Amino acid sequence: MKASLGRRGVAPEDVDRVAELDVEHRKRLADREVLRAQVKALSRQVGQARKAGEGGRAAELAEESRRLGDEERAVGAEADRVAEALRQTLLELPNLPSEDAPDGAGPEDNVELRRWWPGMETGASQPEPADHQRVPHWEVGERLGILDMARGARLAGSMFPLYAGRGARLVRALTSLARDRHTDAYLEIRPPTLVLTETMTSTGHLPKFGDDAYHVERDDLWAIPTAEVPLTSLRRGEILAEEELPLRCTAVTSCFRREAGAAGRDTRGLLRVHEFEKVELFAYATEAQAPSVHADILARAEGVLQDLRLPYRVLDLCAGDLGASSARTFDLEVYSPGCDRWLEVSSVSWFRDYQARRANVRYRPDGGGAPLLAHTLNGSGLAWPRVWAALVETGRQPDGSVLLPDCLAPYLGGDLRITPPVG
RNA sequence: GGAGGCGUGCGAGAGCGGCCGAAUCGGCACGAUUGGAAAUCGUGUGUGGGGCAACCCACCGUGGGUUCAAAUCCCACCGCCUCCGCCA
Repeated sequence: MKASLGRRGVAPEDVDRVAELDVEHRKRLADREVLRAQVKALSRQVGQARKAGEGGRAAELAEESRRLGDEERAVGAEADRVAEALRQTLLELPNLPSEDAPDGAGPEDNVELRRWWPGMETGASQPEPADHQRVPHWEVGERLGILDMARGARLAGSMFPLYAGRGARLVRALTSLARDRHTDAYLEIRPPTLVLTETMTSTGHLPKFGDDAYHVERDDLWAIPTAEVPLTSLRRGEILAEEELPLRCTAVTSCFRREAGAAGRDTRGLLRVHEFEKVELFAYATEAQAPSVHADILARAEGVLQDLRLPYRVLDLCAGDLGASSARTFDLEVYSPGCDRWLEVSSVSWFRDYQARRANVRYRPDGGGAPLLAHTLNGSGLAWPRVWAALVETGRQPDGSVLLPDCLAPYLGGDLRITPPVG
């Protein structure tokens, strides 16, 4: 375990500390239980003695019990203190990376598994963007009147985008497209966007990453950074039947991220924003089902990009770059010709039982027996701002208009061309 | 936001401060009965932790308190229901 966590940079002493706290906690609990059992036994005797009319003996026993009770409370308080320290240490410990996740310390060590581009099946080579596509989306968007970052900033500050006209409709169209693609197997959910601290803790977003999230202090609610948060808690505290698994659902929500200290060169236009819409695919599964569910989510996310005719690549995240809760993650990055960069639009992760343990989601095996922790998996399918950016840049024509892919026609009233506003 | 009621096991639903981890009915599982089924009868039927066997401990919305002893009394919070107010 130390070796496994070491792959992602956790110091061995941190693991030792957990073991020490655990041993101490167990010892105190055992001590407490013995005292507790004595108090209970004595209390019973007090009742009997009193009923038998032996008032003196009852008083004696009560006195003895009181003394043990005080002792028990002291030991118990100590046990609680250790338990809390253990809980905090454990909550901040990241998940064990999967054996299959590549070694590495950071993003530079991620492994590119494959690339896709339109026409690849028929042998075409990766397309070289034309000059008219080499215009960043914030310029294209502004000229066409479909993206207004300045007015968005006026309303909410920088990095809160405002889409207008056909730009706004494009976001809606993308959401509809994804919904239609995924609801064959995934139950559509519209969860709350503000959630309890407990809900944020279940996914591993709290306590460690509280600074990344918006917190409504007055009501102690958190704005979700992803629909993964409410979906993971959908069945919190429940024991599912194995036959219900895999339990798959999808949700489209706004996602909020403070991105503290992120302002700068990498944040222009839609590259990084505080609020965005994202379609999430989520599943509870058994350990045996997890790999195929993981593959399904990845295939669905890729399928959307392929429908949209956008070149992308698939990254296998190395142990050092995995999110804290994840055991294995594939990132999908779409190519942005206007920025000449690969932009992350989906992260497809397998959390094993790390989140289910926090959320206390279990299932009863088919043959009966003790409940087992479920596995959770999720992936974006997809996050729209960067897809929007890639679509607008990739589809830009020599005349400055933007031509969108055919799959969106049903959602755009059949009009796939966005032209500059007249006048 | 105001007033009142309620929160117990898979469901319904009892529960006097000690004999309640919890009656009873239903559901479910197994067994008996049957040619098979229904009906009937019997047995079993929560979760977590410790020893990992007998057994012990915790959990009756959550958290505190009173008590020798709390599902049972007190306080706070949360949730649900009803009525009122407000609003889309």
